[in-house]
Amino acid sequence: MPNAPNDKSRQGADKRQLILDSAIKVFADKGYHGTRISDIARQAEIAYGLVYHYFKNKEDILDAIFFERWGGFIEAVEAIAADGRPLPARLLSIAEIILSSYRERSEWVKVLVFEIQRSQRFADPARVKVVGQLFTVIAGILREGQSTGELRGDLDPDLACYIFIGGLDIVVTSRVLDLIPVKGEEGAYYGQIARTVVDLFLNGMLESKTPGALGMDPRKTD
Amino acid sequence: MPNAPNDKSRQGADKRQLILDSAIKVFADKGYHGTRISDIARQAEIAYGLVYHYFKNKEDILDAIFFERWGGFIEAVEAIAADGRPLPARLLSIAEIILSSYRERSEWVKVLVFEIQRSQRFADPARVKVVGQLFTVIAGILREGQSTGELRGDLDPDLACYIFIGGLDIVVTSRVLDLIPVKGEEGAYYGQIARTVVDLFLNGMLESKTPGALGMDPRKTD
Amino acid sequence: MPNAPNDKSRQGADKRQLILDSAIKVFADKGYHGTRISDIARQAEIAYGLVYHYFKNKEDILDAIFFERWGGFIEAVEAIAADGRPLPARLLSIAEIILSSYRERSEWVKVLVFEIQRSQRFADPARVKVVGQLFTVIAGILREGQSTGELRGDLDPDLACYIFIGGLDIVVTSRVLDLIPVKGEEGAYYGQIARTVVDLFLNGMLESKTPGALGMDPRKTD
Amino acid sequence: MPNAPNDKSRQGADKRQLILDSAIKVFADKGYHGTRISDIARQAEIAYGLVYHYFKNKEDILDAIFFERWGGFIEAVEAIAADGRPLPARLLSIAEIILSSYRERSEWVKVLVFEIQRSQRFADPARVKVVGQLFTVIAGILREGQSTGELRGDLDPDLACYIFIGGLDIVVTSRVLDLIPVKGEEGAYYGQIARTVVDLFLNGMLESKTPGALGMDPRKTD
DNA sequence: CATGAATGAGTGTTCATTCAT
DNA sequence: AATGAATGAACACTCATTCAT
Repeated sequence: MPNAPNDKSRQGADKRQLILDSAIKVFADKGYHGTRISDIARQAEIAYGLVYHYFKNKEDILDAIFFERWGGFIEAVEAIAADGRPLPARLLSIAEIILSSYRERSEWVKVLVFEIQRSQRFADPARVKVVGQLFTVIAGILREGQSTGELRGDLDPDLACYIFIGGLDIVVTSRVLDLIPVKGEEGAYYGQIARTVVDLFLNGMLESKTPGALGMDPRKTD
Repeated sequence: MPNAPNDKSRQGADKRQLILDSAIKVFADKGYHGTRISDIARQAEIAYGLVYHYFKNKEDILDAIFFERWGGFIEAVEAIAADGRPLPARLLSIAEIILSSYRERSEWVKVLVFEIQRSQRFADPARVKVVGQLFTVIAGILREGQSTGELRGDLDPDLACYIFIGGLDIVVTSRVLDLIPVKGEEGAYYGQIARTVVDLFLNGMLESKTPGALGMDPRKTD
Repeated sequence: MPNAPNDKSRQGADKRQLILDSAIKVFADKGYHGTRISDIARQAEIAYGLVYHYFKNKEDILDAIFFERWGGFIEAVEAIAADGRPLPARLLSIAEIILSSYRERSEWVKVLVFEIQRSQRFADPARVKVVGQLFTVIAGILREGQSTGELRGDLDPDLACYIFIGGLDIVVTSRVLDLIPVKGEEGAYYGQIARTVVDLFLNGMLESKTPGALGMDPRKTD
Repeated sequence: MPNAPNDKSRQGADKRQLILDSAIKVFADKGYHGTRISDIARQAEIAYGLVYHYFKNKEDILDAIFFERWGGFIEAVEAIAADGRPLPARLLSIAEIILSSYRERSEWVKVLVFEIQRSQRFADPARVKVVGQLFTVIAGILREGQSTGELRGDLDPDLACYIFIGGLDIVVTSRVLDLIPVKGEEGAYYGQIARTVVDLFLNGMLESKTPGALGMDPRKTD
């Protein structure tokens, strides 16, 4: 039965995903350290020890959440970066995808934000490398804009991309923490935020500015 | 010794500070959850149980680090905000103080960044309120700039201040994670980053820009 | 093996009973506060943590000993109270069962006497209610005797039942403390004590009484 | 100043008593094991470490409560035993003094009942001997009654005295536990209980007895 | 006598991980 | 694959006792 999904193997994959989804829910709710394996098993409605058939240990679950889910996200960003549209439109799309991922998968973002990105374990080189892709993609867009003259060339694109992501990041974090109340309809509001961030960022980066407004010389640092 | 500080009362305060400093060191090194009370005691070279004379429990130590050390920082920021200098200079000073506090008290910032700000416990309303002061002060500066016409009035100052802080924040985080290699002398490099952030931010916020470069309407959202 | 008890469920119950029995032994030996969980585990020859699979915490073990073992005892007493024999015979049987339970399950009685009944925790309403059953049953017998005219009606049956139980209780306690040396064969001696208590309770100490009202010979025991 | 109490030494004795009284209060409230030295110090409004000037350790305090306070009690009982009045009157006085001591010094009795008498430590031979005095005195009265023919001679006086004390003891315990509600005025009620116990002890429960042998009216109390 | 800071051994409890079935 | 009983290392917290002042 080549067309029917192999029940057995399918079963296994499903169970694994089930555990992963359950873990995301519980991690988002209680935090990584506050979550017991038994909490995950109960949420997934499976037996205690079965978790250890699919994952080596607790940390392995967090790793899987990170590596397996981040991939899809970064692919989407890379597709946007390469879609040939004008630079502002691409940055806007990236801002929107970052913000909307919170809306659609807020629990995953919570885990990403609190338990992975913002924890010692984020310092793990493998993870740094994976997250670094996001920065690399965006810095690439900026470099491209600088080489075409669309963007001012006197700012370090690596620093600038940090600032772009940082602006979005803190907005997401603040939403997670409920620091920013949603004004109006949620989807529209996130679009508004994305436009604000990109507008602020781009106006700051546009070539037409008179440099030296601050009476200083923020030239590229290398 | 009439000029000596009251030995008894001083003693207690000193020990408490000693424990706090030691805890910051160990928390920064091993993380909150990875730190045992005995680690703190060993670092402070005091007896295990003495920690519990000065702090109710482990979490109480983290609380103390947050509340007692954040105060000094926020006061410095508020002083800058009210010093009457031109807006760009003030933002630059704030950027510098945020960045330099990492340089000078990197362990405290690490704990703040990883263990307090970036953890579930940050969701505690008392803490949110305290951290919110930083946002309030900076948003105040931005509003002031908008009312004098120095800054464009079409962006939400609350969102803008998030972006400003977010840009600095991720730079600090990246330094903590050693994602950004220091280029040149460290002090000078941080000054450079501060100027870059402020320049990018201010150019984006300056009134003289032609709005609508993105073909959208990023007006204030309420 | 269809006739064998369900291995799985049996297994759990057995372990639980094993822990309970071990706890009784160690509590009787070292007292509740002097007993470490590890002592119980060692006595039961099980792993330390397994205790916490079957009991919430240390106090929960004491609770279980009390509630689960008291039940069987009180049922036996209730059966005697309702067996239709003459009142003196029933009181004698109750006295005997109270005394013999010490002989047969002295460790349980020790724990009951020292760690449960005679401790602050005995003040717990749930426990008071359970122990109160013994008083209720005996007071019921006394009321019955008063209504048939067998017993004098001028004494409060509630108080009288306290005195009856109190007399037996202190004898048991004194045996636990080894204050009373056993005179002669142990089983016979307890029978003698039971008869003495019931005789004294029913006939009093005054000389004018006709001895032998119970149809037995409660002579001095040495 | 030979007549003035030595302030210094007086002070010391007072402080010791103060600690003892405070310990009784706290032990009665929280139990021996639940009481911290600091609780006693706080109750006495003295410094923490001062307790250790007057007592070797925590157990020493319990010992002192027992030995120093029991002495006065046993002396009172011995005085009654030897006051030459008729046997029933003496037993009644002893019953009253046992019951009234609860009324007047309920906290001490609580500690005696729960923490000293009813604990493993009561097994200490020194304590057994001291408590044994009470039994010895009462058994002596009973033997005296048997030799004068006032009391039936066929019951073991040692067992009988256990029963007498046991009856009173459980009433006191039940009052401590609030199992017996006070009916009517408290002082009068305890007198009633004392008479009931002594009457029952001397006359028994059987209907055939001539009531009023004690020259009192131990009728049901409600 | 008085103080309370300092000490550190002791122990209840949790929970990730293993394993027999 | 599935189960959940079994294991035991790890650690926060308590508190009796000591000691410097």
